[in-house]
Amino acid sequence: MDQMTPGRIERRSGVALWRQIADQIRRLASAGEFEETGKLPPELALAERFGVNRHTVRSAIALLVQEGVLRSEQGRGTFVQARPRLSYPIGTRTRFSEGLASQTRERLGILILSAREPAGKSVAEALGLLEGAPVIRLEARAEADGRPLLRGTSWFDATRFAGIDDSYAATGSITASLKELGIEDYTRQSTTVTAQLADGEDLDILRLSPGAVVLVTEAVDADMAGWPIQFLRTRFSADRVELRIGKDT
Amino acid sequence: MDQMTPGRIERRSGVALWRQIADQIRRLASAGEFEETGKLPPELALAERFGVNRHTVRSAIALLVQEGVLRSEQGRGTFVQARPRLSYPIGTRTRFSEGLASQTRERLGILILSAREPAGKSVAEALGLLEGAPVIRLEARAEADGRPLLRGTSWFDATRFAGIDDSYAATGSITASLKELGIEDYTRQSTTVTAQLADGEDLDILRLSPGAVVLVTEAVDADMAGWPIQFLRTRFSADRVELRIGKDT
DNA sequence: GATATTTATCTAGTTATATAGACAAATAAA
DNA sequence: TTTATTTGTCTATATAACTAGATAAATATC
Repeated sequence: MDQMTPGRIERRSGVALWRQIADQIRRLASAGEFEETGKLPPELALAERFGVNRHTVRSAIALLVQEGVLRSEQGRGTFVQARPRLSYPIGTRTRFSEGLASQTRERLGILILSAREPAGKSVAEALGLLEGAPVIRLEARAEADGRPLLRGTSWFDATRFAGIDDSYAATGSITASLKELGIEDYTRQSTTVTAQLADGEDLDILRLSPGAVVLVTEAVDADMAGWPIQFLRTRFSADRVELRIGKDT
Repeated sequence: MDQMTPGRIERRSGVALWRQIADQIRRLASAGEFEETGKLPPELALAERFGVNRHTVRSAIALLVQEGVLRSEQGRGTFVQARPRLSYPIGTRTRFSEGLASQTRERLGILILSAREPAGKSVAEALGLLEGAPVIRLEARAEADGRPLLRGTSWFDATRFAGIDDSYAATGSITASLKELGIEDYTRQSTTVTAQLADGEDLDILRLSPGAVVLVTEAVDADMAGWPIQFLRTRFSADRVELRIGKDT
């Protein structure tokens, strides 16, 4: 793992020391730092390494135990619960559900909400509609291994794709719903990736704690004639996924 | 901007309220929330909206003023300093320096460090070398508009590309240095994107404050024969950039 | 000029974070 | 069994973060 960043901690930064330490341990664990033994150094050693009191380290560990990242056993030590990052392909042939199926037992397309609304500025631009034109918005959540992985919002031209909300509710698949509406195939036009701190809704829906990071993608899918079909905004729990841009994914 | 997330704040989360509020205001501002007037609501209104004391809002604003995101004027209000996100293209023809040149006056390739070292596991795998084979590591920083934008670390086969460190120090360009070594053209093989909280080195080099988010890309470039040339890991200040994956960038 | 609005600066009191030390309880090692 | 190691729990104290209220200083509005 090249060189491990030494545990440096900033005081009076607005982020509690126990949280900074929790974030570091989470990162170190997912980078394989404790792979050999499978367990963390003892609390006193960690406290010394981070330059804080043992109780502060304990607060950090308590959070990670609650998150399921660690498991503490009195007298034995604190162990890492192995959970590798899922790799999520992004490319011209990406489907909402294809990417991860092979990596985990997942349940996709849990529909949270569907609504018909006037297109906002960014949505209208992406779909090639006039601002205010009717669009259908679908909000869905995907889980992997029983924990929320991402939440996705997609917008469709309500005129062209009337009924896609009902269809999606029934099938749980965008591809299947589009097929019912006569779209045999479609392709990704462009994708934009940003990263932010999780907002309030993210914390709720993805069951994260404040300070967590989300990867945000915005993408446009088009039919084979090049017409935009759907505008898709997906928010991934950054701890759990990586996005892979390959030559032919 | 669709529906604005209401300002929800988590108490005793390990993240100080003023920092949570600062993060939200930063996000709202970059999403164009205050575009009409160009200024924030008065401190008392914000305090009510977030359900905190006015002093807490003031702490948040103080940070953002220091970051250059806001500007306060006594008696007038607090104004948003417009700084749109830079768009960074990722694709098979991406160059380290091509992407942003048109968007800003930037100074690229500030070499921080060059070293010759044995290849670690991930580097060896990416470059198709044996673990422990000699590689050259270059660490560089890029700035835009006088502020650090990203830091990049690249690894090269030290046998094939001996002297690239000196060449890069002189030219400040990977492409130019490779040309000197007989590589006329190269192409991106794959890219992986993740996001994390900034670590200690990020805070230093990118001049961020704790709780900031970084976008991390790992990529492999190959020559026209398909042989890997360089393994590149780049850490972007997530507040300042978006990554764009297009059809032909 | 008078008034309302808004940011700047104080003081004081409360709650959350962090430190320090001691000892109990479970496990591992000698 | 004895000893060392490691996590769990308790008390006490200091520091940072937050709340509450008052007043000053600058700007905008009438």
